[in-house]
Amino acid sequence: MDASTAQVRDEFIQLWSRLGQFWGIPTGTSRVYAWLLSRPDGAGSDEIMAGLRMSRGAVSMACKELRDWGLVLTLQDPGERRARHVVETDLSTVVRNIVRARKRREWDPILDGVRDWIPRLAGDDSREAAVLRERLESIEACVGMADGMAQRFLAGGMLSDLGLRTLTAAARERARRKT
Amino acid sequence: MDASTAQVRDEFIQLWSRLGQFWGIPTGTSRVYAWLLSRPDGAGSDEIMAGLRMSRGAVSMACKELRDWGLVLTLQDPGERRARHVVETDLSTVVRNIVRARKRREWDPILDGVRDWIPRLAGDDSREAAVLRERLESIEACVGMADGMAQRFLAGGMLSDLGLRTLTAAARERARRKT
DNA sequence: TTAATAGTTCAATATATATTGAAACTACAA
DNA sequence: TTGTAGTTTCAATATATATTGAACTATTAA
Repeated sequence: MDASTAQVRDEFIQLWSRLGQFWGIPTGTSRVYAWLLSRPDGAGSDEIMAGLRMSRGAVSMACKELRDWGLVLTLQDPGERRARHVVETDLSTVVRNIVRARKRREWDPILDGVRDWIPRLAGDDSREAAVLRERLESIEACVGMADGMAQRFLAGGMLSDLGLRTLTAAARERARRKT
Repeated sequence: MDASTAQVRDEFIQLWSRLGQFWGIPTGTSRVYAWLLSRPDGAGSDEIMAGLRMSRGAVSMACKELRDWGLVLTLQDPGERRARHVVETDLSTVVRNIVRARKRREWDPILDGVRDWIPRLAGDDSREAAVLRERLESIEACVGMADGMAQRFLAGGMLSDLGLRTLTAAARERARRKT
């Protein structure tokens, strides 16, 4: 890896960790993920520690989090003591895992909530209650729609339907033209 | 508004502010939003302060944030000193605003980044550089696809195409059956 | 003009979150 | 069994983020 490649990798790690904050991911976790993306065969904990100047504990926590999200696999090679952390490279698996996790954490509680609350407002015929009920119904409709799309996506292979291969090829082509 | 309606409202506010954290929204901001959803004609700052026990400054900040996201309108009634904060009720506008804001903040920087970086990796023919390039290309493909969908959504009226009205009606029907 | 009311901003502070490092744990080898 | 290398956990600490409240601005009424 030459100097300019290392430079690109560092910029990538910085952007990724900045955006990770938007997505609710701890900085250390997204840094480790971005760094691992630049490693063809993954890396052991010691290499990550050295590469990112993080403590052993922080690396361990970050890798655990990434395993939970299905973004990283921690492999034990036969006859080898130290574990190897590798990124999951199947992009459709990655996207699927993220959608599943976010759905569970962020949408399902809303649907559970509104479906419980709406009937409980029925006894109250004040204007305020009517408006609140109407708005909760809108939320249910909207989130329910997103939820339906997510379920269909998780069940079938929406990504491949949409032609991920073609898109990757197009990106490669664009890059070739630029150089 | 009777007691059980108030109870529902409080549970809703609590859930909404908890989820707001996932979405990167300050607790106070999502509390104000949830509270305003229960007010048919909006409310002045003083009412919000009293209803949620927040300081004047905090309410002002929260409303400003909500205005930036296009979720709340702050109206000045003629001949009235105090402003009225009302929620934007057109759901398709709300969703559109959120998609637009997140796209700008979360995806556009990635696309800008990878489209700058991929060509810069071309000079390095090491295996590491090749793998990093390949992975950045995957990211571009994936984010690019999402971006295309978002653009089409922002341009046209995807929500109405998908039959939001029908869904709202269905939700109302489900509620009726439950009671 | 002044007093009063509402709204905004921002530095100080309170609160919550992430990171560390030491200790506990695990698996293996001598 | 004991020693060793590697990993995980968690309480303590460091860091970042949200909230407040006092000072400031704008607007209206007296």
